[in-house]
Amino acid sequence: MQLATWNINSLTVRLPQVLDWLGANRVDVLALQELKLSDDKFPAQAFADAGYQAQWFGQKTYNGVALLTRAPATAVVKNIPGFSDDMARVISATVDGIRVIGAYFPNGQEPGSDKFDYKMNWLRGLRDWVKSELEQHPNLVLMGDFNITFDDADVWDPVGLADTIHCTEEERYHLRALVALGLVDSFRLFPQADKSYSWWDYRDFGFRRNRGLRIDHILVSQALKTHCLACTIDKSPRKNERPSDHAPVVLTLDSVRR
DNA sequence: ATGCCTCAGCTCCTGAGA
Repeated sequence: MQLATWNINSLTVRLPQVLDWLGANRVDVLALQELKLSDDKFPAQAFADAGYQAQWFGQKTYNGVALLTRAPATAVVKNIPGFSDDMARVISATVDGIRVIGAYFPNGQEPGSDKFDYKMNWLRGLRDWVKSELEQHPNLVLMGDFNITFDDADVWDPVGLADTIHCTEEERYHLRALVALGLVDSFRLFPQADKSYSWWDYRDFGFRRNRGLRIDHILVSQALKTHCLACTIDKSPRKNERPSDHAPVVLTLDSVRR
């Protein structure tokens, strides 16, 4: 079984690339972030033709998330229950006996800004909810664009970017607190190349120079940890003419007993 | 240097992303 997450920075622009990628990578679940379209514009039929059912939570211009699945997705929940939010950032469902949460974490802009405060509040709301979700669903995956690096190994220039957005101690504290609920960063369960990143700035040839950050993550519950076989970042979509600034992250699991 | 790309939108500039 394979699960993947990909911030595609506009589904309108990237739909052909997503369909190509799904054709080559028949993952069981793909979580998408930054659809940047309203619900009525979601291309459900195109995914159905490709063999994928879709659950989506769109928003005009910004945000928007979806779960594409080969098997039916049940008990679909949008955003964080108990946390009031006017942005479409989270969609969760049960697929093949696994509770899957796909999330687009707030960017936060600048430490100290209103948007940074919103990010911190959102992280607290997420953690309170994920704690109760874990109690109900031992088999749980939380994946998406976290907009937070774990540590300096996730940062191309840890000195120059120290204490800047995605790299602040306050953000990393929240990420560790999330993990402390009983989750594990599946990427680091396996040997990885140095300077492995999931996002590169469009500007200044960021990808060509590998000036990137690892901010897209797949966290798995303790019950799933022993089922993990591999976790990789797939840079192949970067070969497209107009790639997303994020690359998909893919987790391979062996069969999970329900 | 409050920018370098990219995308959306009441579109020919601005806000946001990260």
